[in-house]
Amino acid sequence: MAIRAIKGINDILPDVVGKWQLVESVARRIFSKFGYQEIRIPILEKTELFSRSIGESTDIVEKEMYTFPDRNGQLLTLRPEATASVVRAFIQHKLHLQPAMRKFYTMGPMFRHERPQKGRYRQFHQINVEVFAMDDPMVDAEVIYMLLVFLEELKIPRIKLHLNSMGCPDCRLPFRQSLADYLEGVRDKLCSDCQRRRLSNPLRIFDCKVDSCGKLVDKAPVLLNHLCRECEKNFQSVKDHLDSLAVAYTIDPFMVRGLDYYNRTTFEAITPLLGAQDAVGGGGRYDGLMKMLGGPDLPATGFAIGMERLILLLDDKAGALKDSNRLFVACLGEEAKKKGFPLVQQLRLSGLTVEMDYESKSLKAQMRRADKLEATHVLILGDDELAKGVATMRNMEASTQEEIPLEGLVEQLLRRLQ
RNA sequence: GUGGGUGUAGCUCAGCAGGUUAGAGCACCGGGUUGUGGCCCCGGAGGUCGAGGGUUCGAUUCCCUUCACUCACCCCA
Repeated sequence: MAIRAIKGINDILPDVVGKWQLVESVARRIFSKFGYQEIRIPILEKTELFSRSIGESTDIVEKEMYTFPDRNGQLLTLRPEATASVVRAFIQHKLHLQPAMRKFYTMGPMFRHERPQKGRYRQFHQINVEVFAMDDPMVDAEVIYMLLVFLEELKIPRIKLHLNSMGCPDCRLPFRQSLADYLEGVRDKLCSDCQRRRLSNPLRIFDCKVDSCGKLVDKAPVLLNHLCRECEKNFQSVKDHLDSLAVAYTIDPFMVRGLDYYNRTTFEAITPLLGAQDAVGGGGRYDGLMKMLGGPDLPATGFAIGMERLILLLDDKAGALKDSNRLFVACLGEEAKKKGFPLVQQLRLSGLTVEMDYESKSLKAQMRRADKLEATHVLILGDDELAKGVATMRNMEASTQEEIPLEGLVEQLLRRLQ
Protein backbone atom coordinates (compact mmCIF):
# COMPACT_ATOMS: atom_id res chain seq x y z
CA MET A 1 0.00 0.00 0.00
CA ALA A 2 1.55 3.26 -1.08
CA ILE A 3 1.80 5.95 1.57
CA ARG A 4 -0.83 8.63 1.37
CA ALA A 5 -1.00 12.03 3.01
CA ILE A 6 -2.80 12.21 6.36
CA LYS A 7 -6.58 12.68 6.25
CA GLY A 8 -7.49 16.33 5.94
CA ILE A 9 -3.90 17.33 5.20
CA ASN A 10 -3.57 18.08 1.53
CA ASP A 11 -0.98 18.78 -1.12
CA ILE A 12 -1.27 22.00 -3.07
CA LEU A 13 -0.30 21.08 -6.62
CA PRO A 14 1.29 23.46 -9.14
CA ASP A 15 -1.95 24.02 -11.06
CA VAL A 16 -3.47 25.90 -8.11
CA VAL A 17 -0.34 27.40 -6.60
CA GLY A 18 -0.84 30.47 -8.79
CA LYS A 19 -4.03 31.26 -6.84
CA TRP A 20 -2.23 30.92 -3.53
CA GLN A 21 0.51 33.23 -4.67
CA LEU A 22 -2.05 35.74 -5.89
CA VAL A 23 -3.84 35.74 -2.53
CA GLU A 24 -0.57 36.11 -0.65
CA SER A 25 0.71 38.93 -2.81
CA VAL A 26 -2.56 40.87 -2.68
CA ALA A 27 -2.56 40.51 1.10
CA ARG A 28 0.98 41.82 1.36
CA ARG A 29 0.26 44.72 -0.95
CA ILE A 30 -3.00 45.86 0.66
CA PHE A 31 -2.00 45.31 4.28
CA SER A 32 1.27 47.15 3.95
CA LYS A 33 -0.60 50.14 2.53
CA PHE A 34 -2.62 50.17 5.73
CA GLY A 35 0.57 50.18 7.76
CA TYR A 36 0.82 46.51 8.67
CA GLN A 37 4.10 44.64 8.99
CA GLU A 38 4.62 40.94 8.50
CA ILE A 39 5.55 38.86 11.52
CA ARG A 40 6.48 35.18 11.30
CA ILE A 41 5.68 33.02 14.27
CA PRO A 42 6.34 29.33 15.02
CA ILE A 43 3.99 26.52 14.07
CA LEU A 44 4.71 24.73 17.34
CA GLU A 45 4.08 26.23 20.77
CA LYS A 46 3.76 25.07 24.34
CA THR A 47 0.28 23.65 24.79
CA GLU A 48 -0.39 25.99 27.68
CA LEU A 49 -0.38 29.02 25.40
CA PHE A 50 -3.45 27.82 23.55
CA SER A 51 -5.35 26.29 26.46
CA ARG A 52 -5.02 29.55 28.36
CA SER A 53 -5.86 31.91 25.51
CA ILE A 54 -8.54 30.10 23.51
CA GLY A 55 -10.45 28.81 26.53
CA GLU A 56 -10.33 25.45 28.30
CA SER A 57 -13.94 24.59 27.54
CA THR A 58 -13.88 25.35 23.81
CA ASP A 59 -14.05 22.52 21.29
CA ILE A 60 -10.67 23.53 19.94
CA VAL A 61 -8.89 22.95 23.21
CA GLU A 62 -11.05 20.08 24.39
CA LYS A 63 -10.75 17.82 21.39
CA GLU A 64 -9.23 19.38 18.30
CA MET A 65 -5.61 20.19 19.08
CA TYR A 66 -2.66 18.17 17.81
CA THR A 67 -0.85 17.85 21.13
CA PHE A 68 2.05 15.56 21.97
CA PRO A 69 5.04 15.43 24.31
CA ASP A 70 8.43 16.21 22.81
CA ARG A 71 11.52 14.22 23.77
CA ASN A 72 11.84 16.00 27.11
CA GLY A 73 8.22 15.38 28.04
CA GLN A 74 7.23 19.01 27.35
CA LEU A 75 3.69 19.17 25.97
CA LEU A 76 3.64 20.87 22.58
CA THR A 77 0.78 21.74 20.24
CA LEU A 78 0.60 22.42 16.51
CA ARG A 79 -1.03 25.83 16.48
CA PRO A 80 -4.81 25.75 15.96
CA GLU A 81 -4.81 29.52 15.36
CA ALA A 82 -2.32 32.36 15.18
CA THR A 83 -3.50 35.12 17.48
CA ALA A 84 -2.15 33.55 20.68
CA SER A 85 1.32 33.26 19.17
CA VAL A 86 1.40 36.82 17.90
CA VAL A 87 0.37 38.09 21.32
CA ARG A 88 2.99 35.84 22.92
CA ALA A 89 5.68 37.22 20.60
CA PHE A 90 4.59 40.79 21.30
CA ILE A 91 4.88 40.21 25.03
CA GLN A 92 8.10 38.22 24.85
CA HIS A 93 9.96 40.87 22.84
CA LYS A 94 8.42 43.77 24.77
CA LEU A 95 7.23 45.30 21.53
CA HIS A 96 4.94 47.70 23.39
CA LEU A 97 8.12 49.69 23.98
CA GLN A 98 8.56 50.09 20.22
CA PRO A 99 5.84 52.45 19.00
CA ALA A 100 6.52 51.54 15.37
CA MET A 101 5.30 47.99 15.99
CA ARG A 102 1.56 47.92 16.52
CA LYS A 103 -0.01 46.43 13.40
CA PHE A 104 0.92 42.95 12.21
CA TYR A 105 -0.09 40.33 9.70
CA THR A 106 1.03 36.75 9.35
CA MET A 107 0.05 33.78 7.19
CA GLY A 108 0.54 30.07 7.29
CA PRO A 109 -0.85 26.67 8.24
CA MET A 110 -3.01 25.91 11.28
CA PHE A 111 -4.03 22.49 12.60
CA ARG A 112 -7.29 21.25 14.04
CA HIS A 113 -8.36 17.62 14.32
CA GLU A 114 -11.91 17.88 12.94
CA ARG A 115 -13.78 15.81 10.37
CA PRO A 116 -12.85 17.38 7.05
CA GLN A 117 -15.49 18.68 4.70
CA LYS A 118 -15.82 21.29 1.99
CA GLY A 119 -13.75 24.32 2.99
CA ARG A 120 -12.60 22.74 6.24
CA TYR A 121 -9.44 20.70 6.61
CA ARG A 122 -7.16 19.48 9.39
CA GLN A 123 -4.28 21.49 8.06
CA PHE A 124 -5.67 24.75 6.80
CA HIS A 125 -4.19 28.14 6.09
CA GLN A 126 -5.03 31.52 7.48
CA ILE A 127 -3.98 35.07 6.95
CA ASN A 128 -4.12 36.86 10.30
CA VAL A 129 -4.19 40.54 11.10
CA GLU A 130 -3.63 41.85 14.64
CA VAL A 131 -3.55 45.39 16.04
CA PHE A 132 -2.30 46.08 19.55
CA ALA A 133 -2.58 48.98 21.96
CA MET A 134 -5.32 50.79 20.06
CA ASP A 135 -8.86 50.80 21.35
CA ASP A 136 -10.47 53.59 19.38
CA PRO A 137 -13.60 52.38 17.54
CA MET A 138 -12.06 53.91 14.45
CA VAL A 139 -9.49 51.11 14.53
CA ASP A 140 -12.24 48.48 14.61
CA ALA A 141 -13.87 50.10 11.61
CA GLU A 142 -10.60 50.36 9.72
CA VAL A 143 -9.71 46.72 10.35
CA ILE A 144 -13.10 45.64 9.01
CA TYR A 145 -12.77 48.00 6.09
CA MET A 146 -9.36 46.55 5.21
CA LEU A 147 -10.75 43.02 5.24
CA LEU A 148 -13.45 44.07 2.79
CA VAL A 149 -11.01 45.95 0.58
CA PHE A 150 -8.87 42.83 0.44
CA LEU A 151 -11.81 40.58 -0.53
CA GLU A 152 -12.94 43.10 -3.12
CA GLU A 153 -9.46 43.31 -4.62
CA LEU A 154 -9.62 39.54 -5.14
CA LYS A 155 -13.12 39.96 -6.68
CA ILE A 156 -14.68 37.56 -4.19
CA PRO A 157 -18.39 37.67 -5.02
CA ARG A 158 -21.40 38.09 -2.74
CA ILE A 159 -19.65 38.89 0.52
CA LYS A 160 -21.82 40.08 3.38
CA LEU A 161 -20.54 41.59 6.59
CA HIS A 162 -22.13 40.50 9.84
CA LEU A 163 -21.54 42.62 12.89
CA ASN A 164 -22.14 42.11 16.57
CA SER A 165 -20.91 43.24 19.97
CA MET A 166 -20.04 40.77 22.71
CA GLY A 167 -19.93 43.50 25.33
CA CYS A 168 -17.42 43.49 28.14
CA PRO A 169 -17.20 41.49 31.39
CA ASP A 170 -19.28 44.20 33.08
CA CYS A 171 -22.30 43.72 30.85
CA ARG A 172 -21.83 40.04 30.19
CA LEU A 173 -22.12 38.93 33.81
CA PRO A 174 -25.63 40.26 34.48
CA PHE A 175 -26.67 39.17 31.01
CA ARG A 176 -25.52 35.61 31.60
CA GLN A 177 -27.73 35.48 34.65
CA SER A 178 -30.85 36.65 32.83
CA LEU A 179 -30.12 34.25 29.98
CA ALA A 180 -29.63 31.40 32.42
CA ASP A 181 -32.95 32.24 34.05
CA TYR A 182 -34.70 32.22 30.71
CA LEU A 183 -33.13 28.94 29.62
CA GLU A 184 -33.97 27.34 32.94
CA GLY A 185 -37.63 28.06 32.20
CA VAL A 186 -37.59 26.41 28.76
CA ARG A 187 -34.98 23.77 29.36
CA ASP A 188 -37.07 20.70 28.43
CA LYS A 189 -37.88 22.27 25.06
CA LEU A 190 -34.21 22.54 24.06
CA CYS A 191 -32.48 19.96 21.88
CA SER A 192 -30.07 17.57 23.57
CA ASP A 193 -27.00 19.53 22.47
CA CYS A 194 -28.42 22.74 23.85
CA GLN A 195 -29.36 21.08 27.12
CA ARG A 196 -25.68 20.44 27.52
CA ARG A 197 -24.66 23.91 26.30
CA ARG A 198 -27.08 25.56 28.69
CA LEU A 199 -24.66 24.85 31.52
CA SER A 200 -21.29 24.72 29.76
CA ASN A 201 -21.53 27.67 27.38
CA PRO A 202 -25.02 29.17 27.10
CA LEU A 203 -24.04 31.74 24.46
CA ARG A 204 -23.53 28.89 21.97
CA ILE A 205 -27.24 28.17 21.96
CA PHE A 206 -27.62 31.17 19.68
CA ASP A 207 -25.66 29.23 17.07
CA CYS A 208 -27.96 26.19 17.14
CA LYS A 209 -29.51 25.24 13.80
CA VAL A 210 -32.32 23.10 15.21
CA ASP A 211 -35.65 24.79 14.36
CA SER A 212 -37.23 24.44 17.78
CA CYS A 213 -34.19 25.97 19.47
CA GLY A 214 -34.20 28.77 16.94
CA LYS A 215 -37.73 29.72 17.98
CA LEU A 216 -36.78 29.72 21.64
CA VAL A 217 -33.71 31.77 20.91
CA ASP A 218 -35.82 34.38 19.15
CA LYS A 219 -37.51 35.14 22.45
CA ALA A 220 -34.40 34.85 24.57
CA PRO A 221 -32.71 37.92 25.98
CA VAL A 222 -30.04 39.20 23.59
CA LEU A 223 -26.68 40.45 24.76
CA LEU A 224 -26.76 43.25 22.24
CA ASN A 225 -29.74 44.73 24.07
CA HIS A 226 -28.05 44.44 27.44
CA LEU A 227 -24.82 46.26 26.70
CA CYS A 228 -23.52 48.60 29.36
CA ARG A 229 -23.46 52.30 28.57
CA GLU A 230 -19.80 52.27 27.54
CA CYS A 231 -20.13 49.26 25.26
CA GLU A 232 -23.27 50.68 23.70
CA LYS A 233 -21.50 53.94 22.95
CA ASN A 234 -18.52 52.09 21.61
CA PHE A 235 -20.62 49.92 19.29
CA GLN A 236 -22.52 52.93 17.98
CA SER A 237 -19.22 54.62 17.22
CA VAL A 238 -17.94 51.59 15.29
CA LYS A 239 -21.13 51.66 13.21
CA ASP A 240 -20.78 55.40 12.61
CA HIS A 241 -17.24 54.97 11.36
CA LEU A 242 -18.30 52.11 9.08
CA ASP A 243 -21.05 54.35 7.72
CA SER A 244 -18.49 57.05 7.02
CA LEU A 245 -16.60 54.52 4.89
CA ALA A 246 -19.80 53.45 3.12
CA VAL A 247 -19.47 49.92 4.44
CA ALA A 248 -22.72 47.95 4.44
CA TYR A 249 -23.30 45.55 7.31
CA THR A 250 -25.95 43.41 8.92
CA ILE A 251 -26.32 43.49 12.68
CA ASP A 252 -26.39 39.87 13.78
CA PRO A 253 -27.02 39.59 17.50
CA PHE A 254 -26.86 35.80 17.23
CA MET A 255 -23.37 35.64 15.80
CA VAL A 256 -21.30 34.15 18.57
CA ARG A 257 -17.58 33.84 18.14
CA GLY A 258 -16.25 30.57 19.39
CA LEU A 259 -13.08 31.69 21.07
CA ASP A 260 -13.35 32.86 24.66
CA TYR A 261 -11.12 35.87 24.32
CA TYR A 262 -13.39 38.06 22.20
CA ASN A 263 -15.15 41.14 23.59
CA ARG A 264 -17.03 44.11 22.13
CA THR A 265 -16.92 44.29 18.32
CA THR A 266 -17.01 40.97 16.47
CA PHE A 267 -17.59 40.41 12.78
CA GLU A 268 -17.63 37.82 9.99
CA ALA A 269 -17.43 38.05 6.23
CA ILE A 270 -19.98 35.53 4.97
CA THR A 271 -20.66 34.06 1.53
CA PRO A 272 -23.60 31.92 0.42
CA LEU A 273 -21.36 30.05 -2.02
CA LEU A 274 -19.49 27.69 0.29
CA GLY A 275 -22.22 25.52 1.78
CA ALA A 276 -21.89 24.99 5.48
CA GLN A 277 -18.50 26.65 5.89
CA ASP A 278 -19.70 30.11 5.04
CA ALA A 279 -17.29 32.32 7.00
CA VAL A 280 -14.45 33.48 4.76
CA GLY A 281 -13.01 35.76 7.39
CA GLY A 282 -13.86 36.68 10.92
CA GLY A 283 -12.52 38.34 13.98
CA GLY A 284 -13.06 40.98 16.59
CA ARG A 285 -11.69 42.73 19.59
CA TYR A 286 -9.88 40.83 22.34
CA ASP A 287 -8.85 43.42 24.87
CA GLY A 288 -8.18 41.10 27.79
CA LEU A 289 -5.93 38.55 26.13
CA MET A 290 -2.59 40.30 26.42
CA LYS A 291 -2.92 40.74 30.17
CA MET A 292 -4.27 37.24 30.58
CA LEU A 293 -1.12 35.88 28.97
CA GLY A 294 1.07 37.77 31.39
CA GLY A 295 1.75 40.87 29.31
CA PRO A 296 0.85 44.53 29.71
CA ASP A 297 -2.85 45.40 29.86
CA LEU A 298 -3.20 46.51 26.26
CA PRO A 299 -6.26 46.27 24.02
CA ALA A 300 -6.21 44.36 20.75
CA THR A 301 -8.28 43.58 17.70
CA GLY A 302 -7.86 41.55 14.52
CA PHE A 303 -9.24 38.98 12.12
CA ALA A 304 -8.41 35.74 10.34
CA ILE A 305 -9.04 34.82 6.72
CA GLY A 306 -9.49 31.20 5.67
CA MET A 307 -7.27 30.77 2.63
CA GLU A 308 -8.76 27.49 1.39
CA ARG A 309 -12.21 29.07 1.43
CA LEU A 310 -10.89 32.09 -0.38
CA ILE A 311 -9.29 29.92 -3.06
CA LEU A 312 -12.58 28.06 -3.58
CA LEU A 313 -14.24 31.41 -4.30
CA LEU A 314 -11.58 32.67 -6.67
CA ASP A 315 -12.33 32.89 -10.37
CA ASP A 316 -10.95 29.96 -12.40
CA LYS A 317 -8.57 32.20 -14.28
CA ALA A 318 -7.26 34.01 -11.21
CA GLY A 319 -3.52 33.68 -10.72
CA ALA A 320 -2.91 32.31 -14.22
CA LEU A 321 0.53 32.67 -15.74
CA LYS A 322 1.33 36.11 -17.05
CA ASP A 323 1.82 36.08 -20.78
CA SER A 324 5.46 36.93 -20.93
CA ASN A 325 7.54 35.29 -23.62
CA ARG A 326 8.69 31.73 -23.03
CA LEU A 327 11.33 30.19 -25.25
CA PHE A 328 11.72 26.50 -26.00
CA VAL A 329 14.99 25.29 -27.51
CA ALA A 330 14.63 22.24 -29.75
CA CYS A 331 17.89 20.49 -30.66
CA LEU A 332 18.28 17.89 -33.39
CA GLY A 333 21.27 15.61 -33.13
CA GLU A 334 24.17 15.28 -30.69
CA GLU A 335 26.15 18.17 -32.08
CA ALA A 336 23.24 20.59 -31.73
CA LYS A 337 22.45 19.38 -28.21
CA LYS A 338 26.01 20.06 -27.11
CA LYS A 339 25.71 23.60 -28.42
CA GLY A 340 22.18 24.12 -27.13
CA PHE A 341 22.72 23.09 -23.51
CA PRO A 342 25.09 25.92 -22.52
CA LEU A 343 23.14 28.34 -24.72
CA VAL A 344 19.98 27.63 -22.71
CA GLN A 345 21.78 28.41 -19.45
CA GLN A 346 23.21 31.61 -20.87
CA LEU A 347 19.78 32.80 -22.01
CA ARG A 348 18.30 32.12 -18.58
CA LEU A 349 21.04 34.17 -16.93
CA SER A 350 20.24 36.93 -19.39
CA GLY A 351 16.69 37.02 -18.02
CA LEU A 352 14.66 34.91 -20.44
CA THR A 353 12.36 32.03 -19.48
CA VAL A 354 13.79 29.06 -21.34
CA GLU A 355 13.11 25.33 -21.48
CA MET A 356 14.68 22.60 -23.59
CA ASP A 357 14.18 18.90 -24.21
CA TYR A 358 16.96 16.83 -22.72
CA GLU A 359 16.11 13.63 -24.56
CA SER A 360 16.77 13.05 -28.23
CA LYS A 361 13.24 13.16 -29.47
CA SER A 362 11.92 13.90 -32.92
CA LEU A 363 11.35 17.53 -33.79
CA LYS A 364 7.64 16.79 -33.92
CA ALA A 365 7.72 15.52 -30.35
CA GLN A 366 9.69 18.52 -29.20
CA MET A 367 7.31 20.92 -30.92
CA ARG A 368 4.38 19.21 -29.26
CA ARG A 369 6.00 19.60 -25.88
CA ALA A 370 6.79 23.25 -26.59
CA ASP A 371 3.12 23.74 -27.39
CA LYS A 372 2.03 22.02 -24.16
CA LEU A 373 4.36 24.26 -22.18
CA GLU A 374 2.78 27.25 -23.92
CA ALA A 375 6.07 28.43 -25.33
CA THR A 376 5.69 31.59 -27.35
CA HIS A 377 8.80 30.89 -29.41
CA VAL A 378 10.86 27.83 -30.36
CA LEU A 379 14.52 28.03 -31.30
CA ILE A 380 15.43 25.15 -33.60
CA LEU A 381 19.04 24.02 -33.70
CA GLY A 382 19.76 21.25 -36.22
CA ASP A 383 22.37 20.01 -38.66
CA ASP A 384 21.12 22.30 -41.42
CA GLU A 385 21.34 25.33 -39.16
CA LEU A 386 24.76 24.47 -37.79
CA ALA A 387 26.10 23.97 -41.30
CA LYS A 388 24.83 27.41 -42.28
CA GLY A 389 25.89 29.03 -39.01
CA VAL A 390 22.32 30.00 -38.09
CA ALA A 391 19.43 29.00 -35.83
CA THR A 392 15.75 28.90 -36.81
CA MET A 393 13.42 30.95 -34.68
CA ARG A 394 9.73 30.06 -34.80
CA ASN A 395 6.99 32.29 -33.49
CA MET A 396 4.38 29.83 -32.20
CA GLU A 397 1.42 32.18 -32.24
CA ALA A 398 2.08 33.66 -35.67
CA SER A 399 3.47 30.42 -37.15
CA THR A 400 6.29 32.34 -38.78
CA GLN A 401 9.99 31.53 -38.88
CA GLU A 402 13.23 33.34 -39.47
CA GLU A 403 16.87 32.49 -39.42
CA ILE A 404 19.21 34.19 -36.97
CA PRO A 405 23.01 33.99 -37.30
CA LEU A 406 24.72 32.08 -34.48
CA GLU A 407 27.07 35.00 -34.27
CA GLY A 408 25.42 37.44 -31.87
CA LEU A 409 22.50 35.04 -31.29
CA VAL A 410 21.99 35.86 -27.61
CA GLU A 411 21.73 39.58 -28.29
CA GLN A 412 19.28 38.98 -31.13
CA LEU A 413 17.08 36.75 -28.92
CA LEU A 414 17.13 39.26 -26.08
CA ARG A 415 16.09 42.02 -28.43
CA ARG A 416 13.15 39.99 -29.71
CA LEU A 417 11.92 38.34 -26.54
CA GLN A 418 12.63 40.61 -23.65
C1' G B 1 -17.61 11.36 17.70
C1' U B 2 -22.68 10.72 14.59
C1' G B 3 -25.30 10.24 9.84
C1' G B 4 -25.76 10.12 4.25
C1' G B 5 -23.31 9.46 -0.60
C1' U B 6 -19.36 7.44 -3.61
C1' G B 7 -15.12 3.92 -4.71
C1' U B 8 -14.12 0.68 -12.37
C1' A B 9 -7.63 3.56 -16.77
C1' G B 10 -3.77 9.62 -15.00
C1' C B 11 -8.92 12.56 -15.00
C1' U B 12 -14.53 12.48 -15.69
C1' C B 13 -17.67 8.51 -15.84
C1' A B 14 -20.45 4.19 -18.49
C1' G B 15 -21.23 -1.08 -17.73
C1' C B 16 -22.83 -5.79 -15.28
C1' A B 17 -31.41 -7.91 -13.27
C1' G B 18 -23.98 -13.01 -12.01
C1' G B 19 -21.38 -15.57 -17.54
C1' U B 20 -16.11 -16.18 -21.02
C1' U B 21 -10.91 -11.02 -24.13
C1' A B 22 -14.09 -4.67 -18.78
C1' G B 23 -15.60 0.19 -22.17
C1' A B 24 -16.03 5.67 -23.72
C1' G B 25 -14.42 10.77 -23.73
C1' C B 26 -10.31 13.64 -22.32
C1' A B 27 -5.04 13.19 -21.18
C1' C B 28 -0.45 10.27 -22.52
C1' C B 29 2.98 7.82 -26.37
C1' G B 30 3.85 6.89 -31.64
C1' G B 31 2.66 7.34 -36.92
C1' G B 32 0.30 10.10 -41.12
C1' U B 33 4.98 15.10 -42.64
C1' U B 34 13.53 11.30 -44.00
C1' G B 35 13.29 18.32 -39.47
C1' U B 36 7.93 21.61 -37.50
C1' G B 37 2.96 22.43 -32.40
C1' G B 38 -2.45 23.37 -32.22
C1' C B 39 -7.17 20.83 -35.97
C1' C B 40 -8.02 16.07 -38.38
C1' C B 41 -7.08 10.70 -39.37
C1' C B 42 -4.71 5.94 -37.84
C1' G B 43 -2.47 3.06 -34.13
C1' G B 44 -0.45 1.99 -29.08
C1' A B 45 0.21 1.79 -23.96
C1' G B 46 -2.39 2.00 -19.48
C1' G B 47 -7.03 -1.51 -14.89
C1' U B 48 -5.24 -6.85 -8.39
C1' C B 49 -13.13 -3.11 -11.21
C1' G B 50 -10.63 0.22 -3.11
C1' A B 51 -9.18 -4.20 0.31
C1' G B 52 -10.59 -8.85 2.87
C1' G B 53 -14.11 -12.64 3.43
C1' G B 54 -18.84 -15.21 2.05
C1' U B 55 -22.73 -17.31 -1.46
C1' U B 56 -22.08 -19.68 -6.40
C1' C B 57 -19.93 -24.15 -11.44
C1' G B 58 -18.67 -18.88 -12.13
C1' A B 59 -18.60 -12.28 -8.60
C1' U B 60 -16.53 -5.81 -11.07
C1' U B 61 -21.98 -7.23 -10.52
C1' C B 62 -25.31 -10.34 -4.77
C1' C B 63 -24.23 -10.45 0.91
C1' C B 64 -20.99 -9.19 5.18
C1' U B 65 -16.73 -6.68 7.08
C1' U B 66 -13.12 -3.06 6.52
C1' C B 67 -10.55 1.13 4.49
C1' A B 68 -10.49 5.54 1.71
C1' C B 69 -12.74 9.77 -0.32
C1' U B 70 -16.81 13.14 0.04
C1' C B 71 -21.03 16.00 2.01
C1' A B 72 -23.62 17.22 6.36
C1' C B 73 -24.14 17.47 11.95
C1' C B 74 -20.87 19.53 15.84
C1' C B 75 -17.50 23.67 15.69
C1' C B 76 -15.01 27.20 13.11
C1' A B 77 -11.41 30.48 9.00
